[in-house]
Amino acid sequence: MKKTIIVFSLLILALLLLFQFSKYALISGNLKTEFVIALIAIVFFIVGIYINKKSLYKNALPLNEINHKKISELEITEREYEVLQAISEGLSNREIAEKLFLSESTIKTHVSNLLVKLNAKRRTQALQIAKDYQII
Amino acid sequence: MKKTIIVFSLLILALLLLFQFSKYALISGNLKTEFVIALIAIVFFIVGIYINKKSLYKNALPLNEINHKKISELEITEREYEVLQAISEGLSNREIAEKLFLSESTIKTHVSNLLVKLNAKRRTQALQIAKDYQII
DNA sequence: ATTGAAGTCATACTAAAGTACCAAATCAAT
DNA sequence: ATTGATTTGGTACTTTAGTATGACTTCAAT
Repeated sequence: MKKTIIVFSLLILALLLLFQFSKYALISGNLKTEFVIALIAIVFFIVGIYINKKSLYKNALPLNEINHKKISELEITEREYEVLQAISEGLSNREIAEKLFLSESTIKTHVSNLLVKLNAKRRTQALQIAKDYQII
Repeated sequence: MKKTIIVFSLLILALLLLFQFSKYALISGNLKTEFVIALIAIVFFIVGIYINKKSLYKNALPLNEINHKKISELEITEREYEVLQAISEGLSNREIAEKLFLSESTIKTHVSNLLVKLNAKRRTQALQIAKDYQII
C-alpha cells in the first residue's frame, strides 16, 4: 500500500513536469507541436498499459493456488498428500509404491484413508473432489 | 483477424483526426494548451488500457479452452469423448453406463479404446494425458 | 513413562477396471 | 447397394483397486 502511494506521487509529479515542459516548449517555439503531442501520447499510452497490467495481474487472475488450509481441514497427512499427487499423475498403486519406496500395501492404506477423508468412492472421484477443493 | 484490422484502422484514423484538430485548435487559439494536452493524454491513456486488456486476456490467460483439433487428431469419437468426460467426473463404469443409458460392457469397450488412443494404462493416466492435451 | 497420531506392512477378501475376441446394428458417403 | 466407421453388447478372463482388520514402529507432546 505504501509502495502504491509513492509510485503514484512520483507519477503525478512527473506528469506535472511534463505539462510544464510542454507548455514552455510550445511557447518558446523550440519544439514542433507534433513532437510534443506525440511525446505526451506515448507517455500516457505507456502509463495506461503499466497501470492496467498491475491491476489485472493483482485482481483478475486467481492463479489456481493450492488451498493448504483445506488440506489440513480435511486432516490429510503428508504421506497421504504425496499419494494423492501421485494418483493425479495417473500412477497405479504399484507405481506409487516404487516411487515412494514403500510397499503396495502401504499405498492401499493411504489411498483408502484418502477416499474416506475426501468422501470419495474411487480414486478418480477423489481427483475430481480434490480439484474442486483446489488442493491439487 | 479481420476485426482486429478494422479496429486498428479506425483507431489510427481517429488519432490522425485528433492530431489535426489539436494543431488547428492551438494555432487558432480557440482552446487552451492545457486542455488540448489533457485531452490527448486521456485519450492515449484509455487506448493504452484498452489495448493492454485485450492482449492480456488473449495471451497471458491460457483460459483452458478445449483443443478440438487434438480430439480429432487422436481419432476420439463422440461417444468415447462423452465417456472420457464422465471419467473426469469421477464416475465408475456402471455409473457412466446408467448416465448414458448403455450397458457396462459398452462403457468398457469405449474406455479400452480411449486408453489405446490416449496411450494410457489406466483411466487416471488417461485423465492426466487428456488434461495435458487440453481436451478436457 | 504414557498416550496418540502418523506411518508402515501383511493377509484375506470383494469389487471394479481392463483385455481379448466376437457379433450385430446403424448410418453416412460413395 | 456396398463399404467403412461408429456404436452397442456379450463372454471369459486377468489385473488392479479398494475394504477390513490387525500388528508393529516412531516420535512428539503431556
